Amino acid sequence: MSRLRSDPRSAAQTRIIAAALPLFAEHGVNGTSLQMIADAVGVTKAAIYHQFRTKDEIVFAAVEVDLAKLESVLEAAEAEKRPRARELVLTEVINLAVERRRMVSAVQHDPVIVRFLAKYEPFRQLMERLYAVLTGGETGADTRVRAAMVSAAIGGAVMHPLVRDLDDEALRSHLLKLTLQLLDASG
Amino acid sequence: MSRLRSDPRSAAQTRIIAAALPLFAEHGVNGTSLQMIADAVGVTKAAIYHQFRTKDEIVFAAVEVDLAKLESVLEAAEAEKRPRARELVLTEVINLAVERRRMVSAVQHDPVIVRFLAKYEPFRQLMERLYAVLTGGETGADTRVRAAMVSAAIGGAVMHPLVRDLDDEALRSHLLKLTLQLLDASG
DNA sequence: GTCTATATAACGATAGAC
DNA sequence: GTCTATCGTTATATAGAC
Repeated sequence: MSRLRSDPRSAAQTRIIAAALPLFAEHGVNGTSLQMIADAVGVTKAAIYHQFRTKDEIVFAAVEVDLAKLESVLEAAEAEKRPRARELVLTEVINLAVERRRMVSAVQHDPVIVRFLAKYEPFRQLMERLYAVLTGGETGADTRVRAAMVSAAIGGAVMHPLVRDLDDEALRSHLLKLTLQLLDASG
Repeated sequence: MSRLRSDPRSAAQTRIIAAALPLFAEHGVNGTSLQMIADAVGVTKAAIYHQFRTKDEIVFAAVEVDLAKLESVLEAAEAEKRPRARELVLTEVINLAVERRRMVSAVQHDPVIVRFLAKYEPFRQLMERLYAVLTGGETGADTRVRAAMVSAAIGGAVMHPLVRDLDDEALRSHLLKLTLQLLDASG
């Protein structure tokens, strides 16, 4: 099984990634120039290029940080028995999504990032594993639509205007209850 | 109440919009150059600028086409009684989303379009009306999370990899059943 | 309505000094 | 590790002929 990078980035690289992700979320990857990232970090473009050879590498590194967390969650869940695994993944994925409310949408929907997710094999495998846990291995149309809805609803709901005033704890508990209900209720 | 444009665009403008929207959906607005739009239409950039003064005007016109359909749906629904209104909106919004599978995601998530939705008053009002019908006027946290999930789930599920092989009719019926269930089930 | 040609600005990326 | 300066390319947008 292919795994994501586990050795940590340098402090300089980590600062760049931390500055870039919120910009990607607000303006999109294509709407975020290296000048904007450099300004946010407080250095010049050349200093950024000393840490990353291309803009794509910054995008890749930023996505990798969040997907590494997802990988940890999946590993923990896959060690559990069937019904418990799904509940564990749901709980932790919701925690992740709520905690990073502003960022999830970019990772899930930005065209540049979507391309990365589709082309780079370790990312693809990670998504496959997530879907496998969500569907519980079932392949029927009903089950797949439920899983697709849950997957979209979590990422989309956390930054929805309708829930902007909810604190993290309230959002977390409502989301968990409703996603479980959506997955389990008999149709 | 502010309304969207009702007079039709010229044939030339309509062709440009039809060519632009799929490009916006695949590459994002910022990832779609006027050269790409011109190539898709089969003319030069200058010909495009003869129809629209700026790129923003093309984006605006493209979004307006889809939101005008949403407005029609909302008008029909608002003329109905309470419980029926929500079911009607859900049915028609799902039809719209499934029918334009590839396009919805851009309209819902592209940063440039999101800015338009937030800044231009008639668009904002339209979204408010949609949310009002989905929540049925209730303002509790549970109701708002449900509505946010439904709103995100419909747009996100229609182009989810898990349901790529489902035909429109199957996707439609599953989505309708499950969204109604998500909104109505007692928690 | 469409073309060729071009102005102007910003982009990603590199060279070389400190 | 950060800077100034710059290269080559592409972006939005315009001018003016047909």
